[in-house]
Amino acid sequence: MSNYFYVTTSLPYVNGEPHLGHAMEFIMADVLARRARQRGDKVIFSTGTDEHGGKIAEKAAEMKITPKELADQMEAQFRKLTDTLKISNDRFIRTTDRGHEQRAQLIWRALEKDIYKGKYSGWYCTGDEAFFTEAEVKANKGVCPNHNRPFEKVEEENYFFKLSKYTIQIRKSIESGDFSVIPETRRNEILSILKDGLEDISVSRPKDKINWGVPVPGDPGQVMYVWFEALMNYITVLGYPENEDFKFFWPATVQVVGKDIARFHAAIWPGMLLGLGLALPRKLYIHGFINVDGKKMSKSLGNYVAPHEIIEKYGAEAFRYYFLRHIPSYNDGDFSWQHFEAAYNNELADELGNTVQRTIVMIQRYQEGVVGDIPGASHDIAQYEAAIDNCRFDRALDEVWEQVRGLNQYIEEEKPWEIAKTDDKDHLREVLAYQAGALLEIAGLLEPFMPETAAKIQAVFKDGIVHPAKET
RNA sequence: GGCGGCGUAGCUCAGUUGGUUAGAGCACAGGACUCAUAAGCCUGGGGUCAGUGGUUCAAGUCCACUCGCCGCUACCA
Repeated sequence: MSNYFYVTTSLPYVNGEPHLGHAMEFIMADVLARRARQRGDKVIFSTGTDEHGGKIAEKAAEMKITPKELADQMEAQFRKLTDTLKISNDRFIRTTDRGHEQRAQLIWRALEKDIYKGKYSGWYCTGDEAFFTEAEVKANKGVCPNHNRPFEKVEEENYFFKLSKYTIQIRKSIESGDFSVIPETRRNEILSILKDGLEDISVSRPKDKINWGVPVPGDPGQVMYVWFEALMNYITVLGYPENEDFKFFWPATVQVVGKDIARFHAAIWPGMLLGLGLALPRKLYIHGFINVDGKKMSKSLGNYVAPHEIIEKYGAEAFRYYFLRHIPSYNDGDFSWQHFEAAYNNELADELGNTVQRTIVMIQRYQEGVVGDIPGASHDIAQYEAAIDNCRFDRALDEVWEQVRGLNQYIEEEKPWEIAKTDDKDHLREVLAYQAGALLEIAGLLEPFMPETAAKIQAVFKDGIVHPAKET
């Protein structure tokens, strides 16, 4: 009997081009999905794009195109990134998909017992699609620091969701570990928010203000607040409420999100699920941000690096490797061309690539390319597995490299080139077969992280006869 | 203001419930070798573990305070 494994990324909002953070989130979720498939789990890995909201409408207006046209353009870019990064997602949902919109309305209906109409008065930033407190507005002198535009005073009638009533239930789920939030510092932050109690949230906007959204059922004057509606994708993509996929794959095994949207996923989304009478996700993994040369990446600072720049130069495999191993899985991390190149040369080419190469050459030279019986995996991978379970991708790769390093040490110790000078053919065959076996084991561990590299190594050694292949 | 975290070799970090001369990788220096993508292997230098004061037979590891960072959150107004 196999397990059902459902992993999601957050949906990038299509107001900007794909950046390193999106790319990293894709590959992290991809590792989880690939590892689960490797284990034989039934997997659904879903990602997509979030396309509604005032900010999209506004930007489209500036560009003199329709919101849908803008969304189409951006969606194509995100889809392209998942392709070039070899992301193995099974689904790609757009919040403008007909099915999502219809199901979102069903969800609204199902939540209506917790929805009431109220007056909202506050400061709003279209850039954030969010309201801000009086204090925040004052602290920033009336200008949103994220978008450098004035907050708007908004007073309007809209719908509220009774998030407050679920505070205790959410808190208990997190504390008990039924709903696991990692890393622990993020968990602590969420718990401290819950300790103060959640407030009811506004979940709609008047249609005359923002009409690029999903209509509230039964009230043509209102559209759903984009965040409220976007979060629903995690179940609409499974075909909530009637589809079999939903029945088998919910609750999600892991949801991967960035630290900036932790609150939406650790408080609001769980509240919605509880309102629907559904189980909470089993795990929420919150990753950090990527800096460049130690500074926050920004176009104005001139240190902006787009994913495709790196991929074009070094390839998707190296990209995946760097962002999984050298960006701390539980922290913010740093990208620099210098560091990237060092990792590329020292770790990928010299340590891994060269080990494969020297093994190939020896087998060809000493044994005409015949390996013979290759021993199976011999290392304890408990640490590696635990690391992946905990989304410690950096640690998992450290474990793999322990094996690479160990294999090089083994080769130096056995000195197959010395054995080749003697008549001890059996010993030589044994040593070289061990090398091939160790490389196959490494390839297996590498597959979720660098699928093409793993496949290349496997292709070389798999059937006992070395097939020369180009290595990275 | 409240809550949480951090400050360990030049850099990035690990250090389990306090217990012998504090660790790894990178960087740097030296060495032996040659199968290999001048890659790989071995050895070494380098740290008042932010500071001060405590608890203890014993503290990087516990307590208090100080300094410096960071995150979340709140508010005075």
